[in-house]
Amino acid sequence: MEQYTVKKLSKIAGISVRTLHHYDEIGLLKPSIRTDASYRLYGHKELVRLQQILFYKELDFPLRTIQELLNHPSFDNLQALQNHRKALIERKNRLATLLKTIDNTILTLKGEQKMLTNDELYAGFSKNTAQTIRQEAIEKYGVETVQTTENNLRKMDKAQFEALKKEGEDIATAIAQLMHLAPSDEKVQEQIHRHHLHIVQMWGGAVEKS
Amino acid sequence: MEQYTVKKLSKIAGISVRTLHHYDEIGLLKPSIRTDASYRLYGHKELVRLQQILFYKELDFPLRTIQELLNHPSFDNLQALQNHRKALIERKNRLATLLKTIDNTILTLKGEQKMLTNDELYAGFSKNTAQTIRQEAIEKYGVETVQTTENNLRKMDKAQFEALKKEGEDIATAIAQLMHLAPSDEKVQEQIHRHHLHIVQMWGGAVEKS
DNA sequence: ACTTGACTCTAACGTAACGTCATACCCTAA
DNA sequence: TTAGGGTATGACGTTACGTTAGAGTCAAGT
Repeated sequence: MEQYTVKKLSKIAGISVRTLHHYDEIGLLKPSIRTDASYRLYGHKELVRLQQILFYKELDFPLRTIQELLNHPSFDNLQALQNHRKALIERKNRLATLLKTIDNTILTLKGEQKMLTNDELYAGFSKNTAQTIRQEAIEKYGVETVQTTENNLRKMDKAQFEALKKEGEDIATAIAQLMHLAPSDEKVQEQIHRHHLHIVQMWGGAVEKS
Repeated sequence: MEQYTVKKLSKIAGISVRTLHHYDEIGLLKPSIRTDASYRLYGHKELVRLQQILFYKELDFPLRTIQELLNHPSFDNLQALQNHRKALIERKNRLATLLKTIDNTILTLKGEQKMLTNDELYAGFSKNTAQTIRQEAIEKYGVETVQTTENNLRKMDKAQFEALKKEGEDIATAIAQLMHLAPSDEKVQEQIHRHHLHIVQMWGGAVEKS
């Protein structure tokens, strides 16, 4: 029978000894044995329970809820998960709002002058997703990069811009179609190769122009 | 000269009286006057400062940081904003991971195999363009091929479908972002290569499943 | 057997930003 | 004057531990 001291278990689980003490205190995870010197010893069963605890913890469940979940397996944990999912989504939305606000503030602070409105710049995409795309681009590459790129795009003449935009749309459409083509078809590979070439060519051109 | 009692100010700002007490305690926002009976009275200046406090608070800045920002306007608040932005993005990414995990768990718990309607099948695309895409696919590859493909997609379990759909969305998004990245950046080539791989892998998996 | 060094124990304060009593004073209108 | 607010100062509660602090325990080397 395996026995784990607090330190061993803490290392296995990647948590602190204090955390184990805490879990013991609140009755979330008690050691299977206490030695004469009051040392905590955990067995395999406790290790498994700890894994479950950490799983729910990863999902940001409060410890009390975890306790209830583990003590009442009959309780509707599916429902609990779904409820929790809602909360997470709300947080996510809030975060998105915060990011927008902060980015706008940064932009304002920098006092950038726009030649084209962003609406025009993103005209190729449905209005509702344009901001999302831009926002995600900002998150990935940073505000400056996106701004720089936007300015570069603005410098191109209109014909080029239109061509570029159309290419983008075509590719998007083609990919969508790929999703339906799929199985048992070498056309797929063919399409992929074509898209690959298209993209390379397209951006090769853009690079030259910058 | 306007004077605001704690309650008045709290209503204006939409916070609690206790919060004002707290801000006073920690020296974040002190009343301009204390009456003989120790009543707190705030003036216009304090109201403005409170607005600023709440602004940064909305952005999830800790109060101490807000204090430093407001006490040292010379301090680089642009830098502070950008730093904070990073933190927010990390949180957001973490949330995204949590959501994926929880969704997978839910799907596992449900263990359900669902028949999907065409609407769901095309859920990744704006409703008005879904039919267009399908129609174009039919024109290019024929009715049978498209229907067969659709049926193959229907046979997949929901989790797989979701993953597949998300991949498609990611790719589309990435391409859109490429449009902004563009010039003088080898990230472009890198991305293209990644997308290429993604697509191949995605459809390789789908093929095996059919 | 003795000494170390590593490990463990309990107790208790600290953290962030207030919420929530509890107790008591202040103010104004009828 | 009295009632019905408004206000003030404590001070404990909250979440999930981190962080000393003081003291006992265990295994290994001498």
